[in-house]
Amino acid sequence: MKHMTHNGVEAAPAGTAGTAAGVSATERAYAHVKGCLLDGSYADGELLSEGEVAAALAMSRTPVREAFLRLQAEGFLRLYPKRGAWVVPVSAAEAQALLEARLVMESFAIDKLAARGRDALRAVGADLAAHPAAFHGRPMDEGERHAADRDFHARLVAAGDNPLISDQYDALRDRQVRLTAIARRVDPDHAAKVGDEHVAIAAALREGDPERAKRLLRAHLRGSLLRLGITPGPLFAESSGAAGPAGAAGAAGADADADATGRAD
Amino acid sequence: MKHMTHNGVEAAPAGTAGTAAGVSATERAYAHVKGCLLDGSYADGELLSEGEVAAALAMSRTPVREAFLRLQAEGFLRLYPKRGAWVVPVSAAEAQALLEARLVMESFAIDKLAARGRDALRAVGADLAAHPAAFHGRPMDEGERHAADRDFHARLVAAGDNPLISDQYDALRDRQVRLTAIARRVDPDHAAKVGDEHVAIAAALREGDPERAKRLLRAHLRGSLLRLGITPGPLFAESSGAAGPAGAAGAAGADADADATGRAD
DNA sequence: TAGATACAACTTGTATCTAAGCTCGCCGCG
DNA sequence: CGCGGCGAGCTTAGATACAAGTTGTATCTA
Repeated sequence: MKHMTHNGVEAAPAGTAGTAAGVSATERAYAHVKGCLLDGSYADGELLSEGEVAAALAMSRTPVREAFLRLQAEGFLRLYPKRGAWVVPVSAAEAQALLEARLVMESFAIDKLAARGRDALRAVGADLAAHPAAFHGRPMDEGERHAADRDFHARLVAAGDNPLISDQYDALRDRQVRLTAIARRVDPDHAAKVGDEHVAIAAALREGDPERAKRLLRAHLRGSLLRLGITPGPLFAESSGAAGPAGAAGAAGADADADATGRAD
Repeated sequence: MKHMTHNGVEAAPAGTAGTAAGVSATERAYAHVKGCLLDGSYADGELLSEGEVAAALAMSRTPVREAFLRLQAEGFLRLYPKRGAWVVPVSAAEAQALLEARLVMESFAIDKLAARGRDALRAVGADLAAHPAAFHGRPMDEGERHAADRDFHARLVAAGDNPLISDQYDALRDRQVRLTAIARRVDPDHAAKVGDEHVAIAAALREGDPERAKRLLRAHLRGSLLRLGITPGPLFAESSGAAGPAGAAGAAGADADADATGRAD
């Protein structure tokens, strides 16, 4: 099967020119394969071979092998000895797990922020309120919007000030790209909705209300799942849920405003 | 510098015997280097070279290279181009981040369990109550006790039924081994204390009280930090904290029983 | 025709080789 | 005495060669 190359380098003579652009061959191989993985050029369950990819990129098998290894560590591939690299399929179950993990990590950031004091909360809230992903005046194209969305959430997680969690969060976001690339159902006013939700989350933080922020965040991620056509699990329940107020039983009725997200500005 | 080999294979002729025990050379290299990393044979900041390790294990540099790559992905090494593999130092800040991440993931498991219903909670509680790590009648040796402790927590996380989080949790535990191997301050009745805390957590789950379980878990991990001589951050605060009841202000005084851990059986 | 067997094609695993980058110490110069 | 050039010796990056394992298929037998 033939695939488009993913970084423009496209089969340079490579005899003596070798590492054309100064960027390492391993990096090029990684970027190419990951690109194909993310945009769906490599289908679920496909069996890749080092030699095939190496030939397509006009390099030896060594850098491709290293790229495969890295992608296996990231959960995109599974390497079967003497057989090939298997493209791990994405499933509804994985989407659920993915969004759950995101919910946990982003909620952590809010919690830690709250534990650091109201001022920290408000500062981050103000910062996020000014973020492009929380501003929907000017229309953005697909890629731009996606990057902004991703950055918004990355900043939120970064506010948790835990490099381990931030790193793991980044890895999760990469995997999610694969999901959304496959499900590709474009909701026309999806962008506006997401923007509103971002605004609401930032507002809750700025007002020093972490519990509301977490509730809104949960609703936001629930939306992502629904957009993928997947039924949200118990952790995404509208009322209480896990990261919610108290026990399972307890404060009810406080969830009604999860949808009545007061526009912030 | 000479290091002990970590898997008994120790410099087989390897000329024609090649893959001695059927296990791949890459696997052997990985196990050896990780072993040295975990038990402190490789010191913080040390600069390893592929060739050195390859020679010590009587294999070519290729498998060692792959092992290094994998260990970099796991956060143990950092590879500097044309210079060597740098042993990432462990720090108090990392310990804090590590335990924070553990708290988040284990709390997630409890939350999800709770969201699945009281029966699920009680079942896992009963399971954990019967776990070796929650039983302190028979004394265990160091290694045995450590394995039991690790398994106890792994089971708790597994109950969250999220493979992504479970995987990331495992990686964190590996890194923690490195920390504890270095700080090595053996508290004589530490084992008994940890056992009691495990019992208390299991009991809380069995009684269907996720909030108490989370509170006890937080105290448990706070203990780990203190044992490492590190001041617990805001998330490990005795009262409320983040994963706690409601907002920052709210139910107070409910934390007194965090120490009055009623013995389970 | 159904099943077992032998073979061919393809794959990865590992060793080895070449080229190039980085560091550091030596040496000459100001 | 301080400082910049320069080369030796280290390191990895990547290519290639070869050995060994796996699978699909053709063929042979009952």
